[in-house]
Amino acid sequence: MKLPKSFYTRPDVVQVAQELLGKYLFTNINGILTGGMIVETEAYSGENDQACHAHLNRRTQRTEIMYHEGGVAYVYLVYGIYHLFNIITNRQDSADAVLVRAIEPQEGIEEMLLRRNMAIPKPNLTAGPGVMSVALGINKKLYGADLTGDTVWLEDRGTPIASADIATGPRIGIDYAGEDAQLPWRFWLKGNKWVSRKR
DNA sequence: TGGCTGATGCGA
DNA sequence: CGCATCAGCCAA
Repeated sequence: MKLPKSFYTRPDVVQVAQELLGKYLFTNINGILTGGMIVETEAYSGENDQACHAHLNRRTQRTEIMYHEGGVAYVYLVYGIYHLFNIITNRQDSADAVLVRAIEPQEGIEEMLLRRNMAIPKPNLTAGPGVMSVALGINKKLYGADLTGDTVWLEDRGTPIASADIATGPRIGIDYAGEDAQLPWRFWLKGNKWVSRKR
């Protein structure tokens, strides 16, 4: 079942980030279906989060979509190379987002291997936000895409995730965020080999 | 096995 | 100028 808009418009981005574990992320790029189960996420909490692009209500052409009502995609380029895929949550004018960092491949594995220039599936096929986007064909064309649409969307396939299966830790690559760098807002499935880092 | 570094676009 | 990254290199 495709996740409805009401899943994304809820106010607690940390809770949504945890609940996204075990959900499925799919893209249909030029008729080619790829996707898999989300195994790693990070929560970014709007204007009050020093790690968030919308910290202090920063509003630019890039961050504008973060202020949209939940249920759309925020895609941006980092290090001049990788497109990172984020899910916008909460109500309009709140700039909360969840970064999806890794999936366990499920659909279209052959196509993902082609896009990644790999011969056989290994965990680094989709472990890490940059390479995951390569595998799924995600780029800035998906900036602002409706997550209840037919190009990029999420599904609940009934995979049960107990809170005991979820590990937490500080978010990766945000040392500049002061005390917020220590917030335990990275979530991953314990023991899952498709997660980007053990700790 | 682990640390360093180059590649590279763009927001501030 | 430095970044919500990754892979390839080299030393051990």
